[in-house]
Amino acid sequence: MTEKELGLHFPTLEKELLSEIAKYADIKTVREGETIMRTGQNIRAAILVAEGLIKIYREDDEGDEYFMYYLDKGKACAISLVCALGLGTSGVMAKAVTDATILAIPAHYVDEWMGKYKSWAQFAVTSYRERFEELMQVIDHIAFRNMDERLVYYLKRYQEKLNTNTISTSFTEIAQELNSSREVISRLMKKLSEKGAVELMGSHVKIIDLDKAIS
Amino acid sequence: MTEKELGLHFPTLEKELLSEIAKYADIKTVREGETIMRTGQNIRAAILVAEGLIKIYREDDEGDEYFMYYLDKGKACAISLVCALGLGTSGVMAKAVTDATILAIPAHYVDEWMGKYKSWAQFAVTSYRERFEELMQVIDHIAFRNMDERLVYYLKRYQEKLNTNTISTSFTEIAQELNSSREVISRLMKKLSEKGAVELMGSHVKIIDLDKAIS
DNA sequence: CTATCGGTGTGACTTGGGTCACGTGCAAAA
DNA sequence: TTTTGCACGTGACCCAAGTCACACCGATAG
Repeated sequence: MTEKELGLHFPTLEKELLSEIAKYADIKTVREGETIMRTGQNIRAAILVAEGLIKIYREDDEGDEYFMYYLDKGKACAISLVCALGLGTSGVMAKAVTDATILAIPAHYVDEWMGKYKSWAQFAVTSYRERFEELMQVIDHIAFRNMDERLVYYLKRYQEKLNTNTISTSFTEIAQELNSSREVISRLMKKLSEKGAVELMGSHVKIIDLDKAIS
Repeated sequence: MTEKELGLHFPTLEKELLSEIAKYADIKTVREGETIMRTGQNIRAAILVAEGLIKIYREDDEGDEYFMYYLDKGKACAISLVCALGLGTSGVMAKAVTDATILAIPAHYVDEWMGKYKSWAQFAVTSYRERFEELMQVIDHIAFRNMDERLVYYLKRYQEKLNTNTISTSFTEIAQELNSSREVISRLMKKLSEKGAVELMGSHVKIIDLDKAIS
């Protein structure tokens, strides 16, 4: 990947940094559905997303999972950034939602650039804040809201990040990501369609207007 | 506060940095129960805890709250660190659990030191990671566990951080922090005492052995 | 001494949502 | 065409937990 291309994805980073990234980053392409990082895995590189969409979710020992957030192009995995610096292990799973190309920055450079490039430090901190903020939103939803609102929140993020009104994820999978059950999602979707927020088209769901779901 | 004293609380920071902190940090003492930061407040300084214990919790518009974690001496509020760098607003509430002394580092220095002192950058990153990790634990508990386990987790952290086996917080307050209700906590506490994990002494609770709560 | 107030204990009831047991529809494989 | 396998729909049921109502207890104020 050229410095120019990188600049398009990461506009805040300075020229010299981009060329270092171009030189030292390990570029990987991953297929839709491929797992990029798993819980407990050792991290020795920071992950930046150049193209595509990655989802980050939490998985516990019994296989229950909970969706946390998406990373799209131009974003970095905050966890990998910080783990790369501190030599930790991942606490989350990362999976490609679409085909994607990612940059793996060896820990050494993650560290070196912190002092060397202002824009890198800024980028890291911003990544951190955004993810932190999002994580707190997630907590709000699990702690304070019922499944119906959580489902709407899920759909909203899906719509935004995948930039589509068509949900092609199966109810079974949505249920998993919200740590609920298929039947519950099915019932709630029906309610949403009755309110005119979505339209159920058998194999997939079409989002009409999620704001209609309020009440 | 002298450089020597600071060194005791923040052993990983280098000498020169400590003396800068001593010079530029705004030292505040806060009383037990005092609110240090509120949701939506603008942050223009990073908060380090030199002495005492601070609790960080999330509060939504309807006044519901959810406890996230404690910060004790030698720790920094990751949110303030990151907000100070990025000029953001707080997404959380911070309240003193005991009398405490805190250091407010003006945003300018937070930023400057990132490039200047390796130990500062390290300290910041470590703060992030620890808080992030803790936040994910919280998500695990709300998403995957029932109230009884969440209560035990709450008590465990209380015991550890306040370094005591005596819970002097009222059930009403515990209920609030777990976004539950007093009655529920009361019933669960009874169960815990039946299992021999705690002993109910009217006005307060004595922790015997929280591991007995398992099952 | 009594009133008041904050905190706790407890039974009765309600409800969100998880589980079970089926049934349907559709698409790819045989 | 038939079979096999998913994914979805739905009613019946159950349980954790939230809510309501009310009683009790100890401390402090008057």
